[in-house]
Amino acid sequence: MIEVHRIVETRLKGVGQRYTPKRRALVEALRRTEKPVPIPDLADGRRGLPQSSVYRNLAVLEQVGIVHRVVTGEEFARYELAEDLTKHHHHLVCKTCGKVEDVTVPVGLERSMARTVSAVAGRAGFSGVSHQLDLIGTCRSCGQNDK
Amino acid sequence: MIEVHRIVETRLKGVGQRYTPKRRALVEALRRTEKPVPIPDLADGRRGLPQSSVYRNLAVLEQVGIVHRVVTGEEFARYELAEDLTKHHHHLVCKTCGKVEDVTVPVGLERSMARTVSAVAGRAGFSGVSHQLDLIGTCRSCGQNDK
DNA sequence: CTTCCTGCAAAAGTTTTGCATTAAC
DNA sequence: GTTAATGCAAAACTTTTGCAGGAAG
Repeated sequence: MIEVHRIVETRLKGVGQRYTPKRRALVEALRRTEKPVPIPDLADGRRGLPQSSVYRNLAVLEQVGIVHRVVTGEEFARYELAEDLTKHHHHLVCKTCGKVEDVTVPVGLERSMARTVSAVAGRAGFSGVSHQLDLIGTCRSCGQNDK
Repeated sequence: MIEVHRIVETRLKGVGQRYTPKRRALVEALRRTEKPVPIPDLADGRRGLPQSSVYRNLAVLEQVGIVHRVVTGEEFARYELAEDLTKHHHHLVCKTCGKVEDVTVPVGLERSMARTVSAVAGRAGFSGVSHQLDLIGTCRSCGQNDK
C-alpha cells in the first residue's frame, strides 16, 4: 500500500506542505488499525510524538482530506483515514466502554440510504450530502459485566 | 403537551430527584425548538441559568432518559429531547456552519436499517443496538457564500 | 429537619497557540 | 537561503466539581 503514501504526498504538495516522517508515521498508524484511533494512542506510542505535533499534523491531514475526525462523545477525539483512501464503512459503538469498530452493510441498504438521503437533503436545500450511519449498543464484554 | 412534564416528573421522582422550575424551563426550551440546542443557548438565554446548573441538570435529565446529548464536533455539545418524548428522527448537518436540522426518512428505509443493523450488530456480539443516521452536507446559505 | 438544588468560583481535561530551533526543499 | 515542521510550555476553552446557602418534601 505504497499507493496511499503517494496520494498523501501529492495532496500535501498541492498546498505547499511536506510529507515528513512524522506525518508518514501518523498515516501508517492509522492505516494499520482498522478502527478510529483515539488521539492519545497516536501520541504516547513508541513514536513519542508530542501532543502538539499530533494535533497539528492531524489538522493538516484533515484539511487535505486524508484523515477524518470521528467524534464519539468520549473524552478524546478519534481519527481514521478518510474514505477516499479506505472503503465506505460505518461505526459500531459501545455506549458503555466507548469501543468503536468498523462495519459494512449490504450494498442494497447503502443504495437505499444514498437515494433517500439525497432526496431528503435536496428538499431541505442542502447540497453535496453524504451520510453516516452509526450503530450504538453494548459490546459483548460490557454486556456480561452488567449481569 | 403537559404530558411531557408529567413523564419527566415521574422519571425524576423514580430516582429521588425533583422536577424544579429550572429543570422544567430546560425541558420547555428543548421542547419548543425542533432541533438540538447548543449549550450556550440554554445558558445565556433570558432565563439566566448559570452554566453549572445547565450542565448539571442536563446530566441528570440524560441519566433518566429525558434528554439526549448530540455531539457534532463543534465547540459545544447540543441537547435534544430523547426519542421517548418525541419521534425517531435523524439529523441534517451543515459541515460549514454547523447548523443542525431534524429530518425523517420513509418508514421503508427505517425498517431496512433496523433489520440490517440488528443483524450486523448481533454478528459482532453487540446487543441492544439502535441506529443513528446523519446527513452531512452544505446548507443553502453556506453553498451560496462559496460562490 | 433532612435531602436535594443552586450558584459562584475554582479545577480538570482536551485542544490550540507562541516562539525559538531544526529540518526540508 | 527560504519556507515549513517540530517540541516545549503556556494559553484557551469546554465541562466538571467543591462548597456554602437556599428550597423542597
